[in-house]
Amino acid sequence: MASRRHEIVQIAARLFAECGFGATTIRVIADEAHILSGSIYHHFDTKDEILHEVIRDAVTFLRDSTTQISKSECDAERKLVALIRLSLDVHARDHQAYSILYNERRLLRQRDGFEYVAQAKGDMYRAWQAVLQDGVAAGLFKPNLDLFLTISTINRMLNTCADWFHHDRIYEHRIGPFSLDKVVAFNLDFILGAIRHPKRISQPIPRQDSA
Amino acid sequence: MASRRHEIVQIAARLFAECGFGATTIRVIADEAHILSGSIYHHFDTKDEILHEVIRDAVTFLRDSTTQISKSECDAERKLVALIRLSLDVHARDHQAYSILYNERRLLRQRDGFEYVAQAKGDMYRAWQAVLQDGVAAGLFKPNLDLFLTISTINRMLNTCADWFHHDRIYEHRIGPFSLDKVVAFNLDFILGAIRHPKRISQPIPRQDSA
DNA sequence: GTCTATACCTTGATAGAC
DNA sequence: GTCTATCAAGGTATAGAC
Repeated sequence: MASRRHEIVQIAARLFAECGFGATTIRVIADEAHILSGSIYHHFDTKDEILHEVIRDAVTFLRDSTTQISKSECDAERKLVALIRLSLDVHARDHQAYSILYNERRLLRQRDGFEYVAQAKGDMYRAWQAVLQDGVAAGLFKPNLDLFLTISTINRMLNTCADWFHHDRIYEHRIGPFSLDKVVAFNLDFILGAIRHPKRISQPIPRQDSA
Repeated sequence: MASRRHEIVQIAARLFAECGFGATTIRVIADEAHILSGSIYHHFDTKDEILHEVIRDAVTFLRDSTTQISKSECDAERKLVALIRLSLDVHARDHQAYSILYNERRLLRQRDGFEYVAQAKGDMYRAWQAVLQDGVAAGLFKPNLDLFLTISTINRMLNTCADWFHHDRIYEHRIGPFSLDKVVAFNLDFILGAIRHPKRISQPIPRQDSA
C-alpha cells in the first residue's frame, strides 16, 4: 500500500520544517524511517517529489478556504477575523507544511515544478485584497489604508507568529506557555487595532469564526 | 593590507544574504572575488570566521543604539518610535548583515562561537521591555498589553519588513516602488494603532527621531 | 520493499610550489 | 597572495541481488 510512502512523507515534513529543505538529507530521512538511503528511491523518484507530497494538500486547502471566506456573506470585518483565524489554525492543523511554505518561499518561487505554489499565493492575495477593499469602502477600516503594505505585513506577522508558536518556542526558555486561543486573541487585537477606522476602535471584536 | 580581506567579506555578505549561509559555497565566494577556492583560506581559517566578520559590527551597533534609546530622556512613545525607526534604518545601513542575523537565527542560536549574538538579542529584548513597561505605566499604551507577545510580534514585523524592502522586493512584480519613508510611516501607524491607549488613538504620532 | 554496493558530484579544508 | 593539486566527507541517485 501507500502507507509506507506516507510515513516517509511525515518524517520528511518534520525534518524539512525543523532543519530546512536544503539541510535535510535523504540519508537522514532514511535513517529515521529505519531503512537505507537507496530504499527511499523505491518510493520517490527525487527529493523534490517528497517536498511536493509534503506541501501540495496544504496549498490547496489554504487557497480554497481563503477564497471561500472572501466570498461568504458576512461583513468585511468578520471576513478579516476569519482569515486571521484561518492563518493561525492551518498551522495547528499541519504546522510543518505551512512552516515550510513560508520559510522556503524563495526556493518555491524559483524551482521548476512548483509554479502552483505561486499561483495559489496570487489567488490568496486577491482574496485578501477584496476583503480589505470592501472594509475600507464600508467605513469599517481606515480610509487611507495601503492595501499592499497592509496585506503583506499581516501575512508576514501571522506566518512568523505561527512558526514561532509551533516551532521556535522550543528554544525560548524565558517565557511561560501561551495557548493558541490567547495568541489568536492577541493577533486579532493587534491587527484590528492597527487597521480599524478610528471611530470604531472601541467596538467589540467579533470573535466567532464566520466560515 | 586587510583590504582584500574586507572585499571578500563584502562579497560573502551579499551571497549569505541572498542565498543563505548554508547554500553559499566557498567556491562561489572565491569565484566572485576572482580567486580560487583554496586562496580564501589564506585570509580566513574557516567559513564561520567569514560569517563572524560579516555580522559582528552589526550586532554591536544595533545593541548599543537600542540600549542608548531605552535610556534616553524622552517619553516611552518617543522611545518606541525611535526604536522602530532604528530597526528599519539599520537595514538601510547594512541590510545584508541584518538580514542574515534574522534569517539565520536558528543557526546563530546553536553554533559554537556565536553566543555573543544571543547575548546581544537578550540585551535588546530587555531594552524594549523597559520602554513598553514605562509606556504602559504612564498610560500611553494599552493597559493590558502582553509584553512578550508585543515585543516578539513587532520585532518579527520589522525584521521581515526590512528584509522584504531591501531584498524580496526584487521578485515582486505587481507593485510599484515604495520609499523607505513611506514604509517607516506605515509601520509607525500600524504599530502605534495596535498598542496605544484607546484614548490616545487620534493623537499625532511624533515623527522625529529622538536619539 | 529493502539491502548491498557504488557511481558521480560538490563540499570545506589542506600542502606546497611560485 | 594566488595557484595547482588534492583529500576526506557527505550529497543525490542508480543497479541489481534477495
